[in-house]
Amino acid sequence: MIESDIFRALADPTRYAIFEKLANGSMNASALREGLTISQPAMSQHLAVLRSAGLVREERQGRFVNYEVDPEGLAQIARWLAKYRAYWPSRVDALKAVLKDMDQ
Amino acid sequence: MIESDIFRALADPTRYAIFEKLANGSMNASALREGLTISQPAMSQHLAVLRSAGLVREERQGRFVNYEVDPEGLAQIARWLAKYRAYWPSRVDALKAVLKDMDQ
DNA sequence: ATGACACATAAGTTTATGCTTATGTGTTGG
DNA sequence: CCAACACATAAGCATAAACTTATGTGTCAT
Repeated sequence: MIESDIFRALADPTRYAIFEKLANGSMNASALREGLTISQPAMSQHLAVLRSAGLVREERQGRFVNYEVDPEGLAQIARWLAKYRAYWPSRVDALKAVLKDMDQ
Repeated sequence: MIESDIFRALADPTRYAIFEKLANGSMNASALREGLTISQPAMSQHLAVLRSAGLVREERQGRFVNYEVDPEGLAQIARWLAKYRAYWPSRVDALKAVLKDMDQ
């Protein structure tokens, strides 16, 4: 697993959209297809990429597979981002507020 | 500019490595090539992608062009990440520490 | 001014990636 | 059991993206 893989997973607009959908609530693969013009195998392949990047995780429920956001993927990005805190200028006020919120 | 473009810029391992180099200090394009097996045009093209994603910025210095990390790109990622704070579980202790540090 | 240099852009080729159709695997209801 | 369903995997194709060589642009030193 190369470090840039997590970014590669989010680089495709369709996968990005899938992730955003899941961020609004867990869903099975079929439900995720609604609204997107995408075949069933394509969805399955996208989910596999997101899963192997640690961005989503699955939970089989009968013959359905429920997908949800995996916090570990987001944590990885947060850790990556934290490495560059030297570059966050105080003038980026919006960012400061965001970071404060992040720490809760 | 699609939202996933900033991730696409970091998805390529070579570009990722270039960004990491710049994070350790600004450098011109020639200096960036050292250590990487990459042609001069390839470097130029990678830098163009990183620049248009808002991750790096350039400053011409004579016949050299100095590149440095653009905080705005990182801020964009931070803002994106903040949208999903609902998914950061308190049990991710390492992350919590990191986030605390981020807020300084 | 002009040759050398640092970098950008153009054009074409190769490789990676996202798609499709076809088929396989596991689960459920009748 | 077995037919229908939900999803995964395989194989092949089409497009995109990263590379190459060749050339263009701007700057400096002499």
